Amino acid sequence: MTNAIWFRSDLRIYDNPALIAASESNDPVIAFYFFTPDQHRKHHTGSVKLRFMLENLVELKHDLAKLNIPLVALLASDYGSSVALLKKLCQQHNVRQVFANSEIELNEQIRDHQATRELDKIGSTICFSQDQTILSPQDILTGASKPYRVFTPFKRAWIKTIQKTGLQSLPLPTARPKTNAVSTSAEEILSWEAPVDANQYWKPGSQEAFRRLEEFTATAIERYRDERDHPSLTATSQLSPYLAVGAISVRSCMLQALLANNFEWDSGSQGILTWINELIWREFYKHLSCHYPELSKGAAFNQKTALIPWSRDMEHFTRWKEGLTGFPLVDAGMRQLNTIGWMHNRLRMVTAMFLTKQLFIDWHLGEAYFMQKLIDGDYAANNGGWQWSASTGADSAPYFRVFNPTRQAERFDAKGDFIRHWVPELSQLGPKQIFDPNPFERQTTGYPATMVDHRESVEHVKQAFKMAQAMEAI
DNA sequence: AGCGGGTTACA
DNA sequence: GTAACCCGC
Repeated sequence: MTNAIWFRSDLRIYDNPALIAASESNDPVIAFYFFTPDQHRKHHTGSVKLRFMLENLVELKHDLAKLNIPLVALLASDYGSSVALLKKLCQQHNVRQVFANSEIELNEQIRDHQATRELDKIGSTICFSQDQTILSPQDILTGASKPYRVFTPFKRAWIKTIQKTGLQSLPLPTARPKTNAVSTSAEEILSWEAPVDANQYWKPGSQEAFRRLEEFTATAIERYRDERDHPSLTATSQLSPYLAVGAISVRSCMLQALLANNFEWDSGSQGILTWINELIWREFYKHLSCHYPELSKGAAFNQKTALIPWSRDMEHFTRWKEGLTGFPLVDAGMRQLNTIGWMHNRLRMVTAMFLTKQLFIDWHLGEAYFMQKLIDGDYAANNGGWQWSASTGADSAPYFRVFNPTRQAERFDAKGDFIRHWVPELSQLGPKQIFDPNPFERQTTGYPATMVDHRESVEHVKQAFKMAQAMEAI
């Protein structure tokens, strides 16, 4: 008898619940993977992340080989055909039990139900483990057994629960008995998606992820609270791409941070506690997408905001995408995203709020564009972040809280270093001019005029939200 | 994880 | 003048 592990967004052998479950008996194990680019593109995932997934898959293949687990990877179009291929492979390799880590998103859940039904027809079973979050969405509910909709009480409950259950990572499985199955070649895997320029900035693999985690928790994490909002510093972990493809587990990250803080949840290093807080935000958003599947279909979390008449000005949208808004920090952030497939979190908030509150463009457009460009594109975190900025979300920014991009630059890029790097046409401007060049400086550097007036935009957005609230009351 | 306008309390 | 605080949006 042979067991199979079906890899999806958990491309690692370390701390992998499904892999451990598949390795409990002494049976050999085969790994399956189905690359479904058409499906991912429907979810707006772009080339940078798709290529990164494949590069990580190749790393995984090498790691699996050390455990005598061959990786059979196939190209499929969508989830439906991946289920058909799974069934076929199970018959071909005489697999009775498939193990996989469950995923929270709606189409992924539907796929997994289909897989369960289809495998049942051939007498095979599929067994799911919990992996995407440290605690299951069912474990963190209010006294009335409802999901938390506000972060702070969620966090309180989350920490109380983890203190009860404890936190452990899983061991590596021992090497499996050998099988005859043949691994798919790295060349074939990499032929499914060509690299784009942004991929050169991100080395794939679990080893690289752990290296980054160890380096971060040994040094920068102590300064994380004070420096994380300054995009010119390397003050964040930059682990999100690895979490998004599952090259590292969030459990490993949390454990490493806790270890550095002597297993304290509420005292010790402020830097570490702030980073842990961000990991719990990640749990919060993933739990919400699980509890509210309509979010996956584009619903606003706050129903009242569904009536807001967002702008569809495509010319404005294009200027935002290309980093030509005339607001230096906004443009710097967008150009960073377009170039390296990643944007500093402070700038994700600044650029998202600029699109939604100053250009008044539908947050769904920004959400899709981020997914298209981000190497760390994660549905729950991205949707949560966009709805936070647009003030349509759970525990989001109040609608009247609108970042002033010029002030944000003065506060978080005080020397203008980040702007100078990403908006090189402004690099020669002085320390004051860099934040808001005058018309002459804009003309001579070829930098565009500001496309909107901050104060007017803020007035407009406030009126629109008030109107939507009034409509709701009727 | 706001902004901007106002008031107060000082130099 | 201006820093510190307060408040409504």
